[in-house]
Amino acid sequence: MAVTIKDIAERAGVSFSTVSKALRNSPLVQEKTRRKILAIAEEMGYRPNIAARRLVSNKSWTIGVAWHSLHRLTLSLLVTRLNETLEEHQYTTLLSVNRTDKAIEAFLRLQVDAILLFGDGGETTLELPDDPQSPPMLYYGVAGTIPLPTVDVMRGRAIALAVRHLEELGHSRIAYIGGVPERDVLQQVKLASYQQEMRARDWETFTVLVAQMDSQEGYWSAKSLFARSDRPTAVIAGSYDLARGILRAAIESGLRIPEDLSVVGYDLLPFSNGMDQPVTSVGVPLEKIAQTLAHTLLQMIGGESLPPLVTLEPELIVHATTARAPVVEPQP
Amino acid sequence: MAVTIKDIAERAGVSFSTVSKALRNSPLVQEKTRRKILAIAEEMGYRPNIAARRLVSNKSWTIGVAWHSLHRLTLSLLVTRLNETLEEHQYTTLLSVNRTDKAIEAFLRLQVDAILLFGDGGETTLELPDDPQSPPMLYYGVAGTIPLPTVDVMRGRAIALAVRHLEELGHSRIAYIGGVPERDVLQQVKLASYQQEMRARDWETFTVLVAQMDSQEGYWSAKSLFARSDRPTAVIAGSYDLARGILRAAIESGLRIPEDLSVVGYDLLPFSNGMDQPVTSVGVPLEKIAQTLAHTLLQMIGGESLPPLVTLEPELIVHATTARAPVVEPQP
DNA sequence: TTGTATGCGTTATCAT
DNA sequence: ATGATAACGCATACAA
Repeated sequence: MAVTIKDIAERAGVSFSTVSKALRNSPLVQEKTRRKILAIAEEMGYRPNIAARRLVSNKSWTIGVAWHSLHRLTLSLLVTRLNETLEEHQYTTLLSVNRTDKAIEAFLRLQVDAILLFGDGGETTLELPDDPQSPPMLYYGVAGTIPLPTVDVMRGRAIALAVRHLEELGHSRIAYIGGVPERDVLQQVKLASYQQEMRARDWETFTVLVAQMDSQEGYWSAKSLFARSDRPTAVIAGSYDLARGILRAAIESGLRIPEDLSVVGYDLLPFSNGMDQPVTSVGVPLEKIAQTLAHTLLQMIGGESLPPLVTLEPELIVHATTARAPVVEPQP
Repeated sequence: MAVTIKDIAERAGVSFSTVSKALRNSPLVQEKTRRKILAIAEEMGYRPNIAARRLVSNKSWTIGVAWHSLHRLTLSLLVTRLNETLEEHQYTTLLSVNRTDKAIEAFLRLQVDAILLFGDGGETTLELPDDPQSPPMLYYGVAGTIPLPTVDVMRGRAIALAVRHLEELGHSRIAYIGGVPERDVLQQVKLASYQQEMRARDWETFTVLVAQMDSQEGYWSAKSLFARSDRPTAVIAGSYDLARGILRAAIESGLRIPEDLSVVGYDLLPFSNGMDQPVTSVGVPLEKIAQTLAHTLLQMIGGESLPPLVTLEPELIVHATTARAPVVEPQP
């Protein structure tokens, strides 16, 4: 059997309730006693039983993250940061890779203090438990998709930012390489924004949609794009990974970046992560997203009323992958 | 407050202990009563309180997976399958992305029924809690790295298989592109095997080490390799992702696969996953690994004695990326 | 077949 | 400042 506060109490010659107080740093216990108890607890390898603690306090200090779509770099970085932040607040983050509905079910049984749902395209058909006693849930995705408090990083505005940046540099032949919009609201939003911004300026659209948003796909789709005679002068990528692939394709095709081609990526990852060339990018800084998610979750747990929607304004970070549009030689 | 068995008991006009039995499908309760209780429980949205259940039964039906290195495709597929299998046995899989030691700590507090440790290079310096009452732990990595029951997929033998396969096809100029061996036992083993097999045959080694084992790196390293005048006729890749990049680099370089270059990958993923060209590969099928891990964990939970080491024999699956070595034109 | 009583490890509310 | 006691929700041995 595991070491309990009773075991410690016996060894320390005090009652178990004193031990409980000492362990929780209650002021109602003498400093001397406290130190002694702590020492014994340490020595015996005491580990608080979360089950018992939760049972009485109705709190588990645990937050569940439903994350069906593993293997996306950006999300894994986000999860890592989120975890770190919550850890600072004594919370443990648990992930479930089950289908979202099953993940929710599991977390409900575990009585986690809050649940975070990552949008991954499948959430449109999600049936939420209308359980009044369920812990607070937060959705990281597109506002209006499911009836839950939502953190939305305004993917559409980010793309608009990218277009405007390129416009200021004199580009008008701007392509977009991104994920297929079917079944995935997140991609839908980005694509729609691109199309709208281009149409508003009466510019031709160059759209390439990929099934998987990894660098591999970015590479191939960019290749095909560059092979066209009416090659665009700039490309907007729907994800960090896609941008990586596009960059490589450009170099392969003998295109100089940014002289011949400007590239704007999506997602603002911390620099330290990039062993590649830093890319001009739009989006909300990963750090900021993680902080917002963490704090919103903590607020919800604290029972504070909060707006049903938190929007984060995307930013533009300029690096050496964008420059003035190349001058077009007059066609004879 | 959440619905408890007492609430159900009241509504059903029975005692709460009868409810408990009914819910657990005990034969000690009349079919009629049982059905009635189940109906009421369903109607009231009853959800068993795991905390309480665990407290009394000392079982949480939960398995913790310590997985610090997210963002590796193969591992995320493995986790997904593992989760599915454990689910069939009523277990919930929880992931922690904390540093391995902190993850263990969290799982211990949660009183999970078992812990699975994924080797990710950092485990060599890991300090295990010498806690006699800790739940069983399993390590998926290289035998002998840490003093824990281990599932080892014999990465070295897999590489040896690859070399032998290529040898039979007449290759001798065989390159290896894989991860750096420092700080990562898994990569160490593969590299060492390659070097040993080559030396045993008195063949020259071509080794390219990459920091990240993704397709991006595979691409670049292969490019540099193919640019050499003494280009090898075959390449062994240390991971699935690397192989993808290598394939692309080959195509880019105008090399025909498999006529000009044979490629062998590592990791046996289910076909459905590959939207790319299927690659001749070595390794233990992902499905088999997942099954083994799941069953070993269940055995450990069941208290069954088990060998401290389970080894899985790698296989060779031949696809159209390997063929007889090209005939070398005699140099004048 | 059903109900009663007890205990799991912890926190919190009382006494002392 | 410390200790005794109840309560959290559930499972189970035992009584009815």
